[in-house]
Amino acid sequence: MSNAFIDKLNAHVALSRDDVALLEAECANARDVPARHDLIREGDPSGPLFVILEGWACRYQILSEGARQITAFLMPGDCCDMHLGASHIMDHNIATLTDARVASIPRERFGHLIATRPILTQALWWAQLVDEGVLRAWIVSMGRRSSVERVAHLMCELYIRARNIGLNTGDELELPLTQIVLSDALGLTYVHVNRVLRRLRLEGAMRLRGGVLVINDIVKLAELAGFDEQYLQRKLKRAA
Amino acid sequence: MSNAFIDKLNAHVALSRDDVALLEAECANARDVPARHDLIREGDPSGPLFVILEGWACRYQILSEGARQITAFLMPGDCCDMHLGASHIMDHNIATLTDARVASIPRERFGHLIATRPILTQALWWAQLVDEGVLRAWIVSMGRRSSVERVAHLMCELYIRARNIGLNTGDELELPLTQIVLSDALGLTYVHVNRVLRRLRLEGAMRLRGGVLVINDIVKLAELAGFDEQYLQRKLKRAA
DNA sequence: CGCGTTTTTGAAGCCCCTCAAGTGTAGTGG
DNA sequence: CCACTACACTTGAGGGGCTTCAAAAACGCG
Repeated sequence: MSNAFIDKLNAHVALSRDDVALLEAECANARDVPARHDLIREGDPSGPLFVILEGWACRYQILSEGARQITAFLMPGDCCDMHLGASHIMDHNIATLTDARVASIPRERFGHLIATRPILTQALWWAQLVDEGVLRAWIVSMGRRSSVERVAHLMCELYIRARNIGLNTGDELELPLTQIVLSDALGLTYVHVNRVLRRLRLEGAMRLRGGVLVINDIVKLAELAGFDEQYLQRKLKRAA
Repeated sequence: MSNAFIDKLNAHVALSRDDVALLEAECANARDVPARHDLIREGDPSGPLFVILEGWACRYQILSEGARQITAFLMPGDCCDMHLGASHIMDHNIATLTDARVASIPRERFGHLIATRPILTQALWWAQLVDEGVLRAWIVSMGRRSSVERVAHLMCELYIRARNIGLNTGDELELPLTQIVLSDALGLTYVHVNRVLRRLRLEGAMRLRGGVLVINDIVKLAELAGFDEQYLQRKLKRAA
């Protein structure tokens, strides 16, 4: 049984057998969580660290007027809220988007790992920096890219991230995101996301239908997005 | 001579005398950097870790069409790019906004600190998480807040962050950000930022003039911003 | 089939952008 | 002391991209 979390860390930093065994032990308690289920709610004290082993999830915040903003998509291998030390009050929610398999590591165990396993710490720190890079890319998109560029850029990001963990089959990818979810991530309305997707389809760049993303022309898509290969390779493809 | 970096970490995690001494030694090489000077450029291999001791800086990215997006403001105590392990290619720039005093810690030294000082690691990890929280808040702003809310929210964030490190004098704060810089951070045009600032001034919430921010009515400003006190306390006011 | 959710399409409107010009405000040098 | 320059700030008019409102079509699932 492969472990997406370990695979992801291992792809960047060569973990020792001991480190791998420790992580496997921590993930042994993984449980199944249905779709659309909150793992963490805003206002809760921070509990254990969650690791997504299968399925998709997202971070989001709800504003007073009811608007929702998704701030991250989580896929297998990603983990949430690596808090250390004293408990915090969560300032956002995390919910599954699909049925998922989720492991939870108690905070004390996590603190112990950080204090005693330098290589593992390095791997986790790297994962944290990658996530931060993605957040910055989102800010750039929302601040300075048009709706078409923004949608195309997100599709590039998700496609490459998914490909890096072997979720794709050729140019196809199971992408279980409704247009409503996409619009909440992109800061657009779902009506407009729909129109943008139509344009991308008509231009022959990509198609998203029935939860399946088909990349027809990755070069054209990346051009439309103003997608930076550099950022890709460094952040997401590195396997040395 | 106080050290903003140590003060900031110490405010959250009680550092030992040894830890403080180590950090002081690392910061001994601090140098003065003029305003509008790049500390790090996109495409560079990651060098040392920079710590801002005095002055302001920002992270930013330039898009192909020349548009600029600022992804973070850095003030005294903040540090940039805590990379561990192998060198990375930077995917963004960091530049001073004012004359600044900057210390640099070689990456190997940093890695050594992380591997040997658990409490210090915990403090640095916390700082990293705080920065991530700010990034998420920016995404929420850009995605779902109007221009007035967005400007007000940023002013709240900067005012509270500055107050936490004692940069304010009562309701006043030296804020060396031109309207052009603000617009590049907010994803707006400087023309529109100007109009929004006028509205905030006329409504009696705040005034920004000649590099000085005056908060006339913090309650009204926070209301206009939809500013979350919780987020404040957790991320920015915590002093225990 | 029947129901809820998602997707699609149309029409009208507003928020913010673009373009343009004019007004400070420092700093520099004659 | 004033001309000159550079830069930031301010204001106006018009346009466009995305939103809002509305409703129909398609899909998935008991």
